[in-house]
Amino acid sequence: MKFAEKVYGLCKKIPKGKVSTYKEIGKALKRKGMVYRAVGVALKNNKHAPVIPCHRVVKSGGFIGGYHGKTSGPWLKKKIALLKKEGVSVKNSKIVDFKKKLHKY
DNA sequence: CGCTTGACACCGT
DNA sequence: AACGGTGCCAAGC
Repeated sequence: MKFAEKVYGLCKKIPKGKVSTYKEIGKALKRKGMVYRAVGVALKNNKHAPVIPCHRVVKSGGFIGGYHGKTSGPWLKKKIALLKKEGVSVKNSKIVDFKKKLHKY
């Protein structure tokens, strides 16, 4: 089980209508330092695209993030739409009421 | 085996 | 308040 695999597992554990941050995932992995770096690498390698709800993982503060900080991606719009459908409001590439929607492990 | 990169976060200017 | 620079972990070449 690689680090990335664990990350995928945690992503799946995020309940519908909730979101999480790279930081939280890092804490959940019991790693001390800035693991969110590696988390990003893991998610980008996400080959289980529809299976892993990586769109529920956002940056700190509730910003969606995305490709190299580019919050305007073709796939991103879909993810946002999906999030909205799940009950997570997104405005200007940012989660509305992020604090309430944040899922902690 | 060592160097470079990557979907980030935090502090300083 | 916004932008830029720095730090860290893991994986790939």
